[in-house]
Amino acid sequence: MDRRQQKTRQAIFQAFGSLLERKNFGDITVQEIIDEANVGRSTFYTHFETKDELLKAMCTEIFQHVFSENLKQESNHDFSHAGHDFEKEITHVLYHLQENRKNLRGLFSCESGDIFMGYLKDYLREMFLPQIDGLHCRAPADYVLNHAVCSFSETVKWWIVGHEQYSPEQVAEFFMECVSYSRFS
Amino acid sequence: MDRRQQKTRQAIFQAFGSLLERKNFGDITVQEIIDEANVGRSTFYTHFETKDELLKAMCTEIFQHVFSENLKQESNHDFSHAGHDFEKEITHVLYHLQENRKNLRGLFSCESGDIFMGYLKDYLREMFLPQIDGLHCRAPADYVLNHAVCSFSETVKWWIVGHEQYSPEQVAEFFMECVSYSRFS
DNA sequence: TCATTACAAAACACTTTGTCCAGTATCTAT
DNA sequence: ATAGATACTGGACAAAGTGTTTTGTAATGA
Repeated sequence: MDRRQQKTRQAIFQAFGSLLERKNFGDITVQEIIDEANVGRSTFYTHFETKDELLKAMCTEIFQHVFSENLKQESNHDFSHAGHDFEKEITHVLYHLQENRKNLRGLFSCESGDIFMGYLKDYLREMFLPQIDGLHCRAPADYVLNHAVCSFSETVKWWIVGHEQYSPEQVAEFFMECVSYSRFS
Repeated sequence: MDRRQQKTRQAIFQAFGSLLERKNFGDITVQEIIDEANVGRSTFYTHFETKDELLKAMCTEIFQHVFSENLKQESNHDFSHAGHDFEKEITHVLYHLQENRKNLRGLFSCESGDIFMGYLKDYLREMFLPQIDGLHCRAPADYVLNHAVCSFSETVKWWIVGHEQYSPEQVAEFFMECVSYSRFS
């Protein structure tokens, strides 16, 4: 890949991330992004079709970094005996997320949070599915999975945006204490 | 209040609600709203400062209807012995939400969901606070309250958008089964 | 070094926004 | 019923943003 492309792409990502810390996604204009990144208007549009595509690309890049190592590792684990390994797995994800917290804060707050959370949930769904599948309870599996995914993603948001004094281990413990399906058998 | 104002306000609300069923909040233009509502451009701006204010006003109106009766009733209850009354309270709210499901579907899906969820959470926070306050657990009350509010609001979303085959009682049961703080003592 | 590719800068038509005004219809109070 | 206040219409308006296109320049890789 051309070095020029890499440099431009990085500049746009960084400018966008910086802007996200200051203002809402919806209030950010393409003009502001290219001013901040110091690239031409047409250059932006050769890289990204729209502003939403830029956000999407940024989310993908972050999550690939956070979950790539993690998901590989997961496939080697056996979660059928539940409980403790699940907490470890969660802690592991929290550590990875913490590394990216600078960008995450911007992505969580404001409108973009919706889109960002959507992506986070997609990854979490994949991660939680095998864990939830074995449970038997009265609520439909569909619901329990959604509940787990939403509870955890909101936990991450709560942690990243304003409660970073807690360690990943503590947050994982808080989460496990509040959900009962971790002890369904 | 002038009947003309009421009529216009209602027309705009209805047009907006109708549009929300078809497309994202961000993709709806003021032009489309006033075309659908059949009111003049300047009329719109005398009623609502921006498109966001319209959404806000609509949310407020719906929630006042859903929670007004409910919150009054709550203050007469004693929740200190927990558990069952809480489930009843939740069921009650679900019934009220179900009545507004036509509008809610539009408000939940799409970008506006963020804003809408924000308002829903504000009301839920108020409702859950006395319930959560008496619990003692290792997680900070701050976290548990947030967890309850987010879990429940996401449950409502899951229900309204695509799982309306379940009754309010069933949904309340699903929720109570998945959260453990309902049994903290 | 030479063809290729990425970029800058500026101009472009187009859409949306929010404001403003003159004229018309509709309310409320007397 | 009438008068005065108030709400609406319709149109025009500047301002801002979008996405495309073009022409020329600079960097890249073979």
